[in-house]
Amino acid sequence: MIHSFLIMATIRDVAKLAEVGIGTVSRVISGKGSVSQKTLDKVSDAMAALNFKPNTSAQSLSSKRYNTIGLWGTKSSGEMSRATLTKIERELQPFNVSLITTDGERNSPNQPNAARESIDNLINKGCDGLIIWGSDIQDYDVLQLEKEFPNIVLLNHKAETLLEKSFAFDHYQAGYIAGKYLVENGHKDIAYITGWFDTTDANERHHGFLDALRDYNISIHKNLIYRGDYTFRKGFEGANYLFNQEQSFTALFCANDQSAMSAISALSSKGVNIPKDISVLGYDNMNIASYTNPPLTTIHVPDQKMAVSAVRKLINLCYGATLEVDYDFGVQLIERKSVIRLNSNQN
Amino acid sequence: MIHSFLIMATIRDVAKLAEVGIGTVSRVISGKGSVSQKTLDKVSDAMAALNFKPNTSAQSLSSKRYNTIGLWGTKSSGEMSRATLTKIERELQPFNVSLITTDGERNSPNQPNAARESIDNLINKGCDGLIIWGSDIQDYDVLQLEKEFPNIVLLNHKAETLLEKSFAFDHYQAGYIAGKYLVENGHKDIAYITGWFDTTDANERHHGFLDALRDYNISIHKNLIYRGDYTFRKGFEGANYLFNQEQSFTALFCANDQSAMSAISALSSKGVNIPKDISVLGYDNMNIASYTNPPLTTIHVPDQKMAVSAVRKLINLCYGATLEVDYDFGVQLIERKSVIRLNSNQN
DNA sequence: AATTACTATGGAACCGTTTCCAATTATAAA
DNA sequence: TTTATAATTGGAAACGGTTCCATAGTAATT
Repeated sequence: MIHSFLIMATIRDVAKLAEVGIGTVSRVISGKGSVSQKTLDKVSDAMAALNFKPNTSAQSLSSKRYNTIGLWGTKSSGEMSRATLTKIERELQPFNVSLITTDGERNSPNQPNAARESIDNLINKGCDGLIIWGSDIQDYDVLQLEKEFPNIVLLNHKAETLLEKSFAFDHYQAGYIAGKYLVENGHKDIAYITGWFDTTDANERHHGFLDALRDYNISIHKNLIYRGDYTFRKGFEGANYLFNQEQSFTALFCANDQSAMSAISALSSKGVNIPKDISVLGYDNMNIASYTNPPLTTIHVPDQKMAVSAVRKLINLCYGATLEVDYDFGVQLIERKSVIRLNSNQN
Repeated sequence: MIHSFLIMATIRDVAKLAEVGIGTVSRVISGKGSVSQKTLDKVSDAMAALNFKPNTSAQSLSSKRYNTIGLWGTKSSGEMSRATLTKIERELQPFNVSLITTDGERNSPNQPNAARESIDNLINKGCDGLIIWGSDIQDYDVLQLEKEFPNIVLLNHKAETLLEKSFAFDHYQAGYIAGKYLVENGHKDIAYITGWFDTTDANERHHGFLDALRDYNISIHKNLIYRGDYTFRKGFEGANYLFNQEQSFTALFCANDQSAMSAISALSSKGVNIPKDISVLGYDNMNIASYTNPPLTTIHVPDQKMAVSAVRKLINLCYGATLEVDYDFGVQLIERKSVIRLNSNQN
C-alpha cells in the first residue's frame, strides 16, 4: 500500500489501465449511467490497484456540487454547543458532506452590509447550502439572500414569509411559562437575572416573562432585576448583588442555566437554602442541570432537535433527499428540585 | 448590487471588461507578479463591477492549495470543547483557511486500517494539513502517515520521534501532583472516581495518581475506587456508591471536573459538607469550576493553549508562516475551596 | 543611438473531473 | 433475417482558475 499524496492517480490513469474511456470511469465513480458488469469489474480493479481517489476540487469545479454546507453565525448568536455541532455533523455524514463553520460579522453603522458580505464569503468558499444561525441578520437581508441563493435554512430565527425554512423555539411563550410557573407556585417577590439583550431570543424571553408577571398582577421591584450576560460570572455576581438588596425575594429567575447554577452556588455559600429559602428557575436544560444541588428546575430548549431538523431540511433542499423534518418544538418546563411551592401548607 | 450565485463572473469576463489578459487578472487576484498601477485600477474596477469572486475549486485544482485544514479525532478522543474549536478557527481566519472536522474511525480487529483510511478520506477531501487529535492511532501509523503527508500535527498525543509536531500535556505528572497534593494535605483515606480508560491520557493520569499514593505509602481501598466515565451521571452515581461503602474517606479525587461537580452535588445533598467532611479534587479546570459551591480545587489542563500552538505549527508547516509556537505546558494545580488541609489545628 | 535590464502583459496549456453527444453493440420484436 | 430499441461506450468540450514563456514596453547605461 505504498502511495504518495503528491502523485495521485487520475481518472485517465485508471482508464488506461482498465482499457476503457474516461467517461466510463466517471460513470463507475458516480454510479450513474449504465456500465456492464464486466467493465465495472475491470475499472474497480484498476482503481484499487492505483489507489485512485477522485479529486474533489475537480469534481466540484465541473459539477458545481461541493458536498459542503456552511454554518453561519456570529459571536452573539450564542454558543452553539459542541454536542449540537456533532449532531449536525452526524446528519451530514451519510451524505458525505462536510461542514464549514465561520464567525460571521453582523451589520453595524459603519458596515451596513457586513452580515451579507460575510455570508457571501462563506458561499464563495463553495457551499451547497447554508444554515443561518441566530437572529443576527435582518429579515430583509434574509429574504433577499433566499432569492439569490435558495438553499438556506434558519436556525433559531423565524422569518414569517419563510416558515418552511425556519426552525425556531418560541422564547416568548417559554418566558411566559417561566413567569407563570413561579407565580402559580405562590411566589410574589421575584428576582431576575437577565441575559444579554442582543438577540431577538433574549428579548422575546424577557418580554414573555415580564408579561406573565404583569398578567398576574405581580410587579417586580427594579432593584431585583440584575442585568446579566449568560456567564457563570454574572450569575454569581448577580446573585450576590440581589442578596444584598433590602428587598427580599422568594424566587429567582435566571435567563439561562449557567447563571442559575452559579447563582445557586453564590446563594448557598451565603447560607441560604435552595429551594427552601429561595427558589431558582433556570432556562436551557443543560446536561448538568440534573446534577446540581439541588437539581435544577428549568425550561427545556430543544437545541439539538431544532438543529437536526434544520440540517435535514437543508439536505432535502440541496440534494433532493426526502428526510423527515419536524417543525414542532413545544415549550417544556422540567420540574426538578430547585423551585418549591410556597405556603404548601395552605394547599 | 444585483447578482446571482448561479451566474458568476469569471476571470475571463473580468479580463474582457478591463481590456487586459487573463494572466493579468490572475496577477491582481493573487497580488503576485508585477502589475502597473493603471492596470491594477482598471482590473479592480472591473472586478467590483462584475462582483467577481474567484472560484475556490478552480483555484485549488490548479494550484493544489486548498485553504483548508482537517481536524481528525474519534469519539473517544474526548470532547473537544466548543471554545477550543473556536480558538482554532480564530487562528486560521487571518490566513483565510477553513476547518473541516470529522468523526474518525479507530482501528479494530475487523478493521485494522480504519484509522488510516478515515484519515486518508479526510485528506482526499482537500486539506493542506491535518490536526491529529488524541491518541486513538498507533505511533506506527502516525510515523508512516507523516512520511507520506508531512503536514500534520499531533494534539494531545506525543510521538517521541516527532516531538516538533507533538503538543501534549503530561497527564502522568498531573495525576502524580494530584495524588501528592491530597497526601501532603494530610489525607490518608482517599476515594477515587476514575475516568474511562480508552485513551493514553486516561491511563497516564491514572498511573500518575496511583504512583503518587504509593510513593507516600498510602494505599487506596479497593471499595473506594469507582470506575466512572467522565459524565455527570457517573460522578453522581459514583459519589453515592462511595458514600455507601463502610470504608470512610476524607478526600475524593475525580478524573475530571464534570464528575467532581456532580459528586459534590450528590454528597452535599446527603448532608456532607464539602470540604469540611470530604475534600474533592477535580481535573480539567472548566470555566464553571470557579463558580461551584464550594469553588473547585482542580488541575488546570491548558487545552486551548495546546490547541493554539498546534494550529500555529501547522500553519507554519503548510503555508510557510513563522508563527510563534509553544511546547511548554506545565502542570498547574488551582487551589480553590474544595480541598481542605486535614488536622489544620496541628499546624 | 544602441544596448542592457527590468517591468508589464497576453494567452496557451494544464489541473482532474463531469457532461453530453455520437457511435457501437446487444437485445427484443417483427 | 431485418428492424427497432435499449444498453454501453469513448472522448471532446467545458468548468475557472494558475503557471509559464514569449513578447512588448520603459528606463537606465554606455
